[in-house]
Amino acid sequence: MSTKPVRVRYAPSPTGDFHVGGARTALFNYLFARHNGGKFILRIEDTDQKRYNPEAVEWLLNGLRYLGLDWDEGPEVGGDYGPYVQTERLSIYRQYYQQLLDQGLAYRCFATPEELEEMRRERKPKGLPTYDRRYRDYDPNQAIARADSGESHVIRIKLPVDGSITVHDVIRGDITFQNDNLEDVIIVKSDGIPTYHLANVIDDHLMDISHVLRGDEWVSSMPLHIHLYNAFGWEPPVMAHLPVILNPTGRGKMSKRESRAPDGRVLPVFVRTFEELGYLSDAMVNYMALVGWSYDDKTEIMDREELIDRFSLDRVNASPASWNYDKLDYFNGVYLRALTPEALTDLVMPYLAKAGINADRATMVKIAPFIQERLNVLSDVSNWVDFFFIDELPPYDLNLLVPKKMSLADVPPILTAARDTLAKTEFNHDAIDAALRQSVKALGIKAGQMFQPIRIAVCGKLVAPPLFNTLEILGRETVLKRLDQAISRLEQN
RNA sequence: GCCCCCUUCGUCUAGAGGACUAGGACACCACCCUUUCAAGGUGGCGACACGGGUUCGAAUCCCGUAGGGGGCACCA
Repeated sequence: MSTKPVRVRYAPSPTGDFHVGGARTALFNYLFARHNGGKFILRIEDTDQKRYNPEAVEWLLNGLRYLGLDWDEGPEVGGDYGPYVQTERLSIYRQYYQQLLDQGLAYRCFATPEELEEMRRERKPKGLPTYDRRYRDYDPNQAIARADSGESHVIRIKLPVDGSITVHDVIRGDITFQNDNLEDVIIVKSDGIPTYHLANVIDDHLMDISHVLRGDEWVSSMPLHIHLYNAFGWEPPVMAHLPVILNPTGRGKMSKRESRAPDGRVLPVFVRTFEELGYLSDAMVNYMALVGWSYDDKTEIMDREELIDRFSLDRVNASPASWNYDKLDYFNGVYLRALTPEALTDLVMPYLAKAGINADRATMVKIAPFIQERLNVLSDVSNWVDFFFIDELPPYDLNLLVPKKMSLADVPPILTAARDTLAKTEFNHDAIDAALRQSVKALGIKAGQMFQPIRIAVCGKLVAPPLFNTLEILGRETVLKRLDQAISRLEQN
């Protein structure tokens, strides 16, 4: 176990959108760093220039900021170990692979893509690694001559061909691999740019990375990486491979693309989609921390400080965990309900604007307490409050006005009675409550049989915030107008 | 096909040989509260993959089987 100061890194490749799986890896690195008073470093692994996507860096940085995972070193903040973008470190890599070449620990390979394809066809069905090591013992001088003449080639690592290697993972323990199953992988591509394997080993060493916390998809390259550390004579960092995130069904790795559930709702997988839908940063962080990690047998709701305080690698699970959208919604609801009406209003205003609703902030603050316990995601807000901010209700189905066990003809007298009552009563929650109940009594009907038609007439929908508060906030004028409209629509029907 | 990893309620998990009649959370169901929907409260349904060992004793340790996942690129 390393006793060096804790320095961990999140090192994504900017090729696509910032996926929640990557975010979880970043979060664990962040929590581990903060828990141990260490540094959280961000490094951009852009050695794949073919798949490079400049937008991806923006998505990544914005995503990390949204989640509040501030990095101590990396793009935009700098640091003593820079540069933090791999394509800016090409000259550094060169001296290291040259060293390997000089020591005979790596070699040039001139096999063409066609040759490789043929090897693959031949060897793969036999369960053998693709490359047959045909240039492993090629004469170095001849290789240099061919390289100097400009012939395209790659550089491969020369790995042991027999024996075995045992590597250690903090989460999984010792893992043994037979060396003859390993391949002399490419460490420098024909364009002169190192592959991930080489660059990540050199950078982790040079950046004094103490612990590598990365996705589970890397366990099979662990022996390769350890061999590389050994070739350089470096001490490898402590390794920990985090469990993959599975689909909600528990079957298969979590989707790389967003889709829709059978009920039509979007199933986000990118961080910015979660943000757009209105998941709170704290809720996301809290929920994600629990995908693959747990604190004890009952504590689940934890704020950032608590998470940092309690996080430890020995409570990270080795088995894959599936993503549960329902549980995330529940967490978001918990954090939403903890907000003050003012804070909720601030969060919700942009969503209303985006939905084309011209909401007045003061009114929204009044409404906030009543939608707070009904909201799961911020983007839902317009469905709950739109009728407060529009002049004319969109047409609704008149049948909605009809309460249980009644018919259309029963409705006008009820609404008229409600209208007359509301025209006289003082316009606040308690007075409305008392007056309406008295009117209900006078008509000899059930409370719901009057409240339901009022709700539809005033809100235009079946499900809405509590009625008396709604009426109070809406104000007498609007309420009476909408009741009158309902009544006249019924009469024209 | 080959290599590696994993296996407790539908899902996330607690459990590190006796404290297990296996605990919590989400979801689901019922009831309470209630003007709708929620929120909240109470209760319920629901799991140690299977087969062998080891042991006085196994969810916990070992082996095998099955299932799941990851990897086998001039991608990371």
